[in-house]
Amino acid sequence: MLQPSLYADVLLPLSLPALYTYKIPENYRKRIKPGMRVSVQFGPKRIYSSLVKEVHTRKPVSHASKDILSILDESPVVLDIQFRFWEWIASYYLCAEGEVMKAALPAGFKLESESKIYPDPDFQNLDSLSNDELRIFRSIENEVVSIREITKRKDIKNSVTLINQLILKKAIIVEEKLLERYRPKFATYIKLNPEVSEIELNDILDGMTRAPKQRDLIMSFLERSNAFSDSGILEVERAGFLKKSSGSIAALNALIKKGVLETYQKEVGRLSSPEDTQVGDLKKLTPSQLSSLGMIHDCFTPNDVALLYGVTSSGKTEIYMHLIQEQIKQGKQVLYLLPEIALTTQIIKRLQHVFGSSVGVYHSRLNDPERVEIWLNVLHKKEKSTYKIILGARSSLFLPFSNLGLIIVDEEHENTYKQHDPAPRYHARDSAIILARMHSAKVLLGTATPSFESYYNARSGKFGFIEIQERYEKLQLPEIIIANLKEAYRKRIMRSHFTPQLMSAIEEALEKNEQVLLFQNRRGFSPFIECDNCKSIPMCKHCAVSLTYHKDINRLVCHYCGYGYDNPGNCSNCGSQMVKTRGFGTEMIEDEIGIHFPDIRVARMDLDTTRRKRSYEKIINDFEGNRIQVLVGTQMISKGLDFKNVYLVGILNADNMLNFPDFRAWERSFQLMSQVSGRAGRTKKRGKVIIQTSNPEHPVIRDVIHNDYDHMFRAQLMDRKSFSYPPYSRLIRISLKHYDIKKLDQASGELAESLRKVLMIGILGPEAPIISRIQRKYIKVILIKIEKGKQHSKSKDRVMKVVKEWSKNPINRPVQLSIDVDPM
DNA sequence: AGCACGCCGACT
DNA sequence: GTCGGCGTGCTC
Repeated sequence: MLQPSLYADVLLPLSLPALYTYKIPENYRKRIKPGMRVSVQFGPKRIYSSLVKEVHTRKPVSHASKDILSILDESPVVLDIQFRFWEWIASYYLCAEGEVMKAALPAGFKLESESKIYPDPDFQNLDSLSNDELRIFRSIENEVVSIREITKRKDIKNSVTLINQLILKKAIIVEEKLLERYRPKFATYIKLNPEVSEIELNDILDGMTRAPKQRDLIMSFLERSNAFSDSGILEVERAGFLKKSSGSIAALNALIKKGVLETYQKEVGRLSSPEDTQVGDLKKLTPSQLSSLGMIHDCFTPNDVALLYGVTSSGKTEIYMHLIQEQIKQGKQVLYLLPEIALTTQIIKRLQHVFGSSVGVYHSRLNDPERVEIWLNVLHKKEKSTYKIILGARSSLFLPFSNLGLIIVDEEHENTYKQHDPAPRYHARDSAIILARMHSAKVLLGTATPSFESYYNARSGKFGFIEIQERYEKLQLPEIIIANLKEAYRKRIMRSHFTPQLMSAIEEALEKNEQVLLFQNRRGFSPFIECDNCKSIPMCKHCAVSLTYHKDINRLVCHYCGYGYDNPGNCSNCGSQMVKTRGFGTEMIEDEIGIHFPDIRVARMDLDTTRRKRSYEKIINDFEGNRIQVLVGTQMISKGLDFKNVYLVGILNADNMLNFPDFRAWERSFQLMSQVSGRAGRTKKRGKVIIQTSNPEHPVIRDVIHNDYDHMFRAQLMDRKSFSYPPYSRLIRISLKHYDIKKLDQASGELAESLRKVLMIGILGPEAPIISRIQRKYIKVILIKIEKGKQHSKSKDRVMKVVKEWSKNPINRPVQLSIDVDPM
């Protein structure tokens, strides 16, 4: 019986609103399944690897359908539950599902037009080919070529059609297993020659008086491998062994030549497995931790989400680990989310110490094969040990979990959980709650300084709420001292950017051999330079910002587009030599510490010093190992780091964060100052924090001193209510960009006007943002406030309708538009 | 997003 | 007359 043709609705990794339907060739009909990647031709030239969402028999009526070129997977790599999660993200954050797909799949899965073609060795009938077809056939006869390479060739027109013809005529083969680009990794191992007995070995060792290096090597090998013992033989990997035993490759090769040792190859994961496979026990919880754990359990009965609000050093991580343990015992998966920057070896080691190799780590610094490996591991595609716990940054939400029991969102207040650019502009905390609901899993939000939204939800009963006020081992919260900058400047007692209080506290700490953290939320040497003669300030050519002076490279740099030039040393406007630095950044503080304390070692941690792959870890290690006494940093130093010998933290200038023109500025300042303060005195002695400010009476400063989050919250909440900001409303920010300010004004004005017509109220703008021009494009922002209680999704539908209508107007077409739901 | 088609100006 | 500028619309 003739079976009906099969079709596949396919998701393309593009910003397109719909799915596309392709025909499934007969020979694929048995293999193809939703969740597999297939390569398809889309448009006249491009080939994409897309995802099958649905297989069906409904022949498209409005379009002819092209054939699927090839199937790229043996079995699905994306699960149904993930598709549903992607759909939610796309609809909530107003973006295309294809954009979510792009963000979700590891790059190793997203090959575009990279399918390789080569001649079919069985093909004989050259006469059946047209001239053009023959030309392509000839050009790939001696080498495997990607389809993209051929389509780029100018001398062949319609190459994709020709390639399709060649495929149909069975002249060429498309390389289907793109996965082969992912190669398993092998390592060399060493073992004893099985023909050498223990007695013989002893003889050999005795006879080795003239080869002490070889003798030592065997001895340490025997120790490492547990050979001749009853407790089971351990495998010994060559490179690691030689490094640890400080043996030479020459000695080893000599032993191999003598027939004592042998080498063999073994497939290994690319992902570093924990160094000590020795799995430790969970620490016993303190009574206060134990009662919190109990309270979390109690919360999880009525609520799916709980907020754990615990002061810094209250031992939240220990509680997490107990919760993780419980989930694992039930055979569930756990996702442990951290802000990118906090994914240090510190926390990884702690988890691996208890859970060993069942912990997987997923973050942006992994390369493509590593990500694919983790993805497949979570999918249970590897027979080897599978991860039960994923520790990762926001993108690990997209891993193919099938059985999540718990998601922990640590440092829940962090704004790095929100993806800024490109779409999908999702918030990992909020998305985690949706993902957990799909898995019927629970969510634990942990923080010492909750986000407004979460605290509000917890206080209003939407989330469970657990508070720990006691620090681990009864540590006291640090003493917070305010140093009045205004007064110190007036009295002329400042020493460069240090008040006498901060300076003497640093001196004191260094005398006691303690370490110091200094926080300044600005990188570079000075945020701008100014000519004393004509008052001109060098600005970026492409952006509406001043150029930041970087002394170490002696350049003026734009922090928004990277434009810059070497410091000319004089004013480019009037030629005067009287050019002064204005304001200060981390680099200047580092410099000044070096001048005041020439004998100590100072380091800096900011975007500039941590750009390279392992530099972040190096700085942390050097600081932990006391090879650095003073560490100057941006907010990078505020996140989840645990330094034992730090009792003094200095905040160089609290004012610039407090005065930032944003409705979240106070909330964020409180969080930052509390977080930075939490780095002081994490063991034994009480820590000290010195905050330099010109505004000692500022309400946020007072709340920081008393560590009174609730007070800050209540005061701010009134403001939020009267101006209808979150949590009393939801925001959608539409930004528009264009090179021509006039066109931008026109287009943005028109959009705002149509939005007002439809939504009536809650439209702000268009307004120029603080930085009104970036990379030569002017920017205008329209803010939409949707009041709580109103149908959020309906309002969003209306907004989208207006935006679509607006985009139809040819005048608006060149204006770039991006939509950010719940912007930060 | 990226490609082709199409309509206008500056050139062999 | 043609080459190529980029605005417009479509891709199963």
